Amino acid sequence: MNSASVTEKKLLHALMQFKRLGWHEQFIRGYKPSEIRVLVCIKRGMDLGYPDIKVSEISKRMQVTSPTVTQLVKSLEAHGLVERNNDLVDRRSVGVRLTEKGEEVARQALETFLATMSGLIEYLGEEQSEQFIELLLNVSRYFREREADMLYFQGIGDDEA
Amino acid sequence: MNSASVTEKKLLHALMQFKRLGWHEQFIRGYKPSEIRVLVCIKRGMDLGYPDIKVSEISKRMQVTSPTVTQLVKSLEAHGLVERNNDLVDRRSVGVRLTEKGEEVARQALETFLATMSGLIEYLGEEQSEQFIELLLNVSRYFREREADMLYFQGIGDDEA
DNA sequence: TAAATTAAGTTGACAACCTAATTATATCCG
DNA sequence: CGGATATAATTAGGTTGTCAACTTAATTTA
Repeated sequence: MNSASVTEKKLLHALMQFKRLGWHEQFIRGYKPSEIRVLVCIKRGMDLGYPDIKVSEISKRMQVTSPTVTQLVKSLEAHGLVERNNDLVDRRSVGVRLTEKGEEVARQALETFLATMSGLIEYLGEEQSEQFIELLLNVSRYFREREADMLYFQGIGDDEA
Repeated sequence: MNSASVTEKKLLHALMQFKRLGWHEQFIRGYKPSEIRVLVCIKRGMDLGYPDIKVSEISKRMQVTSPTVTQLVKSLEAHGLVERNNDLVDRRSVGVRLTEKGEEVARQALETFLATMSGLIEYLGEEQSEQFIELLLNVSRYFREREADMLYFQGIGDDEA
């Protein structure tokens, strides 16, 4: 085999290494990572001037299904980090917003994340960081495009017993 | 806020995008991704001249606990992709090896992966691919180093090989 | 207004892990 | 030798994150 094959294997290896990082997101004040992600998602909307966010909107932004969001929001509500309020215009909708406590947790989480990013940027250097960002987005694009193709293969069921 | 903060946010975003790629590893002939990974892991050993591999060895290489491996192997065995055989020297050990069918599935999976890698390399270009590999490994290193710090907070005692 | 669509929630499942405890050996050392 | 200790694998049970299938309620559209 030629050098291309070597690069392929190195790439596969590097990707596996990377993918298997739990990338540090466990824990944070006793809340589950997915909860934190919802919190931060809501906070981002809030910072842009939309304190209330719909479940469907969270779902879209986080790229998970709405049942998933419903569950997470329920749990966050139980912890007193968010509150729901019915939308008066469209009564199917539910507005989710952070409580003060939720905002605090979100703020802290975001800070922690950004500090980690900041550390990484320092570690890599500014230039390499920019490059890394671009490459990550490129690669994401590649996989996303290809994924559509792969679903066709899914139905090829040659199963046994 | 200076420009660093912008880079941090972009980086966070890019990482999230990337992380949330199921990176195409679902399914494959009806077998679970984790099963496939075990298969490929065993095959790699086989190609290096070690057809039998111990559970603990798989565990180490895949960086998952041995109960996890046991389960996966059990499932693979049920599908007729691997077989166990008792080690005669150390009777606590179990040697796992691919059946012919297992080898075929592993071969195909590896081929598919490498083709995907090959496509990606083409997509990025050789030079950028190399850069990407290096950056991934660097970043993995960064997170791993930092994770060690974070584990103190959690109490998740885990050692490396 | 009936039909279609959309928003959210409920239920039940599953993948991919983990920890703790258990069983069977193996090894080491007084 | 024989007990203490270490190691390999397994069993049992739990957690997280996610989804598909379905329901209910409300809204839009033909």
